[in-house]
Amino acid sequence: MSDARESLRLARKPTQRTIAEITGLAVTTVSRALAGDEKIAERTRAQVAEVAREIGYVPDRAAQRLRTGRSNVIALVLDPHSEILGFSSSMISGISGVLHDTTFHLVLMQYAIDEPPMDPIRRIVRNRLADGLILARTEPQDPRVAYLMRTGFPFVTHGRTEMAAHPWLDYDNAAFARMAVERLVGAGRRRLALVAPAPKYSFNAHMREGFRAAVAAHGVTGLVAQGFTIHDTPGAITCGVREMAQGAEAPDGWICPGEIAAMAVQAGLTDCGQVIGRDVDLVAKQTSEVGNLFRPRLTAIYEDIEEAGRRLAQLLLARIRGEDPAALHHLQIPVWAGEDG
Amino acid sequence: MSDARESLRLARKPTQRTIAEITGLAVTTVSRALAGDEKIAERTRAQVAEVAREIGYVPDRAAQRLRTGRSNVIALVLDPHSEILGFSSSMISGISGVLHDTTFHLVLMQYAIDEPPMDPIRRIVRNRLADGLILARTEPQDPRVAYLMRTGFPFVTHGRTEMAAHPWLDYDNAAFARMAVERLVGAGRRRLALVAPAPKYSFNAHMREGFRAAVAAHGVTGLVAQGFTIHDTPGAITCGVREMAQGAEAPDGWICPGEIAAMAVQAGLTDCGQVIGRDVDLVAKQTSEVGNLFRPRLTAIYEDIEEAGRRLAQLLLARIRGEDPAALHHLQIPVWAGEDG
DNA sequence: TTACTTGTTTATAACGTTATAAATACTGTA
DNA sequence: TACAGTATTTATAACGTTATAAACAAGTAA
Repeated sequence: MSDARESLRLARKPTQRTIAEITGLAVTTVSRALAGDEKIAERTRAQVAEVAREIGYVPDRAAQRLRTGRSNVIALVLDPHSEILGFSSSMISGISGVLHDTTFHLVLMQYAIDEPPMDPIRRIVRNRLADGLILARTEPQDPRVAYLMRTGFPFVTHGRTEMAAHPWLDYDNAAFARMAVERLVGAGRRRLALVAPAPKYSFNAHMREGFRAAVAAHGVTGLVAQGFTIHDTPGAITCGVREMAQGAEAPDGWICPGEIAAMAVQAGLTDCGQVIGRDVDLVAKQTSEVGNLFRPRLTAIYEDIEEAGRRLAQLLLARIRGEDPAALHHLQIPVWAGEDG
Repeated sequence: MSDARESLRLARKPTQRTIAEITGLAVTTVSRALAGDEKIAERTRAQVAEVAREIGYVPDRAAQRLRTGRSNVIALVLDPHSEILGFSSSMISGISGVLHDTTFHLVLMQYAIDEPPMDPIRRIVRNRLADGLILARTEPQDPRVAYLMRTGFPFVTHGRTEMAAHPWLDYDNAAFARMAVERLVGAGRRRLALVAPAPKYSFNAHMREGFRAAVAAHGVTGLVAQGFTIHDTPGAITCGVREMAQGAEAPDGWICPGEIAAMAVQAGLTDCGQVIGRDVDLVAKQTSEVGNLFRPRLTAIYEDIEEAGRRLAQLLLARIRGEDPAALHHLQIPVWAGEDG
C-alpha cells in the first residue's frame, strides 16, 4: 500500500471522496462504480471496489437516506403488552436473520399505553422513518391497514384482514382447531371447550369457525369459553377454567391456542383436582421450547414463529422491491409437535 | 390559516424552509429558534414554534444525523440465541418505555451465528450507526467492553465486568444465592445443588461465591451441578438433573436461577418420581409471569427485567449526556416473588 | 475532413439540517 | 448626532451521497 493511501487511510472516516482522491477519479464516478453501474468501465469498477475494501469504506446511511429518501429501515410495530413471552423474540430472530444479508436494519416501535395505535404508524409514514413496516395482531377491519393502503406505504401483516388484497402471512388457525378436535374426539372426548383468542383479532373468527365446523362434523358438543380469552392474564384464565371445570356440565376436552395460556388452563384444571390424560385432555398451541417442559407432557400443535418472522421479512422486502402485493402472502400449515424432549 | 400557509401545507413535506417561507425568516433563524437558542427573540421563538405545530413539522432525522454526526439511535446487541423467551422482550419493553419520551429510537442488532460477536460492535462504532449501545451477557474480561472503552464509545452493560469502571446495571446474584440457601436450610434441606450460569458469564462467579459462602455459613453440603448450566437447552438440563437425582447422594434442595431452566429441573425431578415439597425443594429465579403458573407452585426470587431495561436506558442516556461513567451503575436487589396467582 | 456513434467520465446541484462567522437593527450614552 | 455596545438575524458552507445532464475520448461511417 502506497504512502498516499496509508496516510489517507489513517485520516478521518473513509468516504467516497477518499476513494476518489486515491484513484484520481471523480466522486460521481466512484458512486456509480460502487452502485455497479454498467456504464462505468469494468476495470474502473474493479479498482474502486478494491480500494473501497482496502480502506474499509462503508456507505454513510444518513447521507444515502437524505439523498434518496430511502431509510433502509424496517419497522416492527408492537403494542405495549405485546406478548410477555417468547412470541416477539422469536419473530424478531426470524426477521433479523433475513435482514442480515441486506442493507436493512430492524427498528422496533413500541407504542405507549396511553397512545392510540395509529400514531406511531402515521409518524413512520409521514416522516419516512422506515421503508416498510410489519404489523402484528391484525383485526378484520384494521384501521392501520386502511391507512397504509391509502398512502401506498409498503407493509405486511401477521394475520389476514377482511379488506382488499395486501401482503400477509397467517397461520391456518381453522386447521389447528380441526386437528385439535379430531385428536380429542379420537381420545373419546365428547364435550369440548375452546379458549378463544380475543374477539377483536382476525384469527378469533378463523379459530371459532374451524372449531364449530369440526365439532358439528363429529357430532360432539363444542363450547367456547365465555368471559376469558387466551389474551387475558394467566390469572384470569386459571380462574375462568376453574369455574367451568367445576360447573354442571364440565368439558372433558380443552383446546387452547396459546402456550402460556395452556399452562394457565392446566393450572386451573389441576386446582380442581382434574388429572390431564385421565379426567380430561388438553390440546395446546406450541410456539416455543417451553411446551416441551410440561409435566404431564403437553399435547400440542406447533406454530413456528421464527419462520413467520422470516417469511414476513421476505414478503415485505418483495413488496418494497415493487412486486405485486396481491401475490404476496403465505399460510402456515399446522403440524403436531414432536413428542420428545 | 391564510391561503399562503394552506397551499404550503398541502405541498410537500414540511421542512424548516417551509417555516422560513411562511414567517419570512431565514432558515438559520428557524433552526435556532426550534433549538430554543436564547439569542433568538422570545417572540420569534414562539412564532416559529406555533407555525411548526400548525404545519406538522417534524425534523428530518437523516439530515440531522448527517450534519451533526449524532444518530439518535440506541443499539441493543443481542446474540443469536438470546433467550428464546421473555427475557429480551421484557428488556426491550423497559428500554422502549424510557426512549419514548426522547428523540432516540431503539435498533436491534442481532449478530449471526457464524459471525464473531465483535463484528456488529465494530460496525456500529466505525460507521456511527448509533450514539450508544447496550450489551447483554457480560463476561468478566469482555473484549467488547475493552474495545468500547478504548474508542470512548458510550455503552452500558447488563452485568458487571472485572475491568475498569464503566456504566453497568447488575442483579445481586450473590444475594440471590444466599437467600435461596437460607430458605432451603430453613426447610430442613442439607444437600443443596446449584444449577449455575454458563462459566463464561460474569454472574457465574457471583452466584457461585454467594452459594459457597452461604452453605459454609450454615454448615450444609453445597454442590454445583456439573456438565450442564442454565444456559444449556431445557432437554440437556432435564437430562442432567435426572442423572443427579438418581445418583448415590442426590440433592434434597435445588437452586436454579432461570425460569425456563427451573421448569426443566422440575421436569427432571418429576421424571425420577421425586415430589417437590415432599422429597425435595426448589428455589428458582422468576423473571416473568410464567413463574406463577407452575403447579406445584414455584418458590422463587424475582428479577425485574423490565426495570433492568429502564435502568439500562437511563444510565446510557446519562452517559451520552456526558455524565461521569464511574458513577453510573445500579445493583438490583432480589426480593421473594409474591405467592399469589 | 466532418459528423455521428458508442463508451466512459465528470460538473453541478440538491436532499434538510446546523456551526461559524458576519451582518444588521436596536439601545442607551456621550 | 455619533458611537459604542448589545440584541437579534442572516449568509455561507458543509455533512456524504446520488440524479441529471453534460462533457470528453475513441472509434466508425460518410
